Amino acid sequence: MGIHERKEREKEHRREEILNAAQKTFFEKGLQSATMDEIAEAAELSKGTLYLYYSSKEDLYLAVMMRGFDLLREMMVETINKYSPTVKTIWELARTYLDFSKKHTNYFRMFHFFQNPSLHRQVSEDMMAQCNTRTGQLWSVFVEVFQKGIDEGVIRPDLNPMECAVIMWSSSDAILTRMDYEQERWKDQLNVDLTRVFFRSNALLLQSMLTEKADKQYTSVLESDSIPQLS
Amino acid sequence: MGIHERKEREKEHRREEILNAAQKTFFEKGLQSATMDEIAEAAELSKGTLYLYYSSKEDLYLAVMMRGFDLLREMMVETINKYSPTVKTIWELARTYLDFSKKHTNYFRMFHFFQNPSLHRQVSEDMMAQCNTRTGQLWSVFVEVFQKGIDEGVIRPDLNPMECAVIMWSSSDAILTRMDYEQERWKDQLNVDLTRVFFRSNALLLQSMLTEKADKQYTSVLESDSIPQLS
DNA sequence: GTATTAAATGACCATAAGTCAGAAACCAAG
DNA sequence: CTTGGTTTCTGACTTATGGTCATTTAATAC
Repeated sequence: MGIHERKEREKEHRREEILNAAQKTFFEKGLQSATMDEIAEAAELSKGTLYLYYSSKEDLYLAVMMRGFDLLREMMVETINKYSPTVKTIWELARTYLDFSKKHTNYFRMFHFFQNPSLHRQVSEDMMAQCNTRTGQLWSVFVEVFQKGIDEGVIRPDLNPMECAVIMWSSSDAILTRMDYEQERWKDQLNVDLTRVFFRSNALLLQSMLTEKADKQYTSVLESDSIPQLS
Repeated sequence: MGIHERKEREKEHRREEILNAAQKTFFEKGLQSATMDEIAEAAELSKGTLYLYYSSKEDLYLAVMMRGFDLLREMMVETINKYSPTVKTIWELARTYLDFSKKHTNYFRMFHFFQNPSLHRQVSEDMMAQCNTRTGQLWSVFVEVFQKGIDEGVIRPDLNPMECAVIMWSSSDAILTRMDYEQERWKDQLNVDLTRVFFRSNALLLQSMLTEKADKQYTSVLESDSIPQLS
């Protein structure tokens, strides 16, 4: 009597197919320009059916975006497993976010929709809760590294790991956003290389976060590792 | 023969009135929820007339937003005239942006619409150009202060003033945005005071930007000036 | 084979940005 | 004044699109 189970699987599969169609459409057109009719056509379903699986266009958008959260978290975990010591890990985590924003720009851009509640008019509470869970997981990964740094005595003990995470993340995110939309403008009109600025910003922040002991040890490494290569 | 001039004045006045009505409506409802019919009603004009003065709803939105740019620039200039030395000025400029985001939250939120091109579907080139002029003015004000700091030998000479400006501005903006939408959540759920994080972030960045000479001189001043008061 | 349940459909509705033919207001000249 | 022309304003209309729901189709159970 596996009929019920098979139906559940099929339902889940249908949900995925809709999500794939939505992703394709949103990636091509963006949230505003993509229409539910287009998504329905891409999914080879009628528009009404979409609403049996997702309660609004914005919910669908967030469902696609959550794939981005998962992907970024996986990349971050991989980075953490790959690098040591901790200061190097933090440095490489920032670079991972840079890589993510370059390789998965469409997901990266979606994140900013989530960040702005004035665009959430039709988002369901359920979807919102799921997104919050996902972002919580992402924060955890990042914060734990700072906690490790403090425990090891390389990050200043008077700093709060959560604060460190917010500071580095916010700074990185803002510069990457500018890079995404205005890289050429800044390069051509002002001769500012935003990629270089990104590393500079993280280097400045990290430098101030290190204990004196760690400062001696790592600052030169980080600077030689990245900044000059970009000049 | 001042008839032509009077008509010009009246036309400009009408433009202002429309802008006032739009501002009121956008502040109350936000870009998405505010409708052109509502704005028309607030302006005591028909919808068609609005389009004689502004070519789209989004153009109107940006026209309102530009008032915010001007206001922020005025506040920044005032801060520059009020404080010295230069390091203190930079510190107070960041605080000015904090004040602005608190007192003029509606304008502050509008800035993020401008930042995201995917929302600019109906923005006219002309309006876009005007906005770019305004942001250029804002950047100039900020960059010049860093240039002054370098000239005076308090900001590291190996840093580019434009880069410094982007770094501080991006970091501040990102944290203020988070504060705007999630202050309570971070306070209640994670016990993180984002206002404190804002000052911390700027202190860390500024500290790394200072020359050794200036570091000795100012770091303690800045920290004692602001951070502990927030604990 | 028939009844019951589940899934899918697409015509339809409501909303709202933007248009435009015509009305109203204004002005200059006779 | 009146007339004719010009400017300004209007609001019904068009178009686009997110979301709904009565109906149809398919699947399952008996």
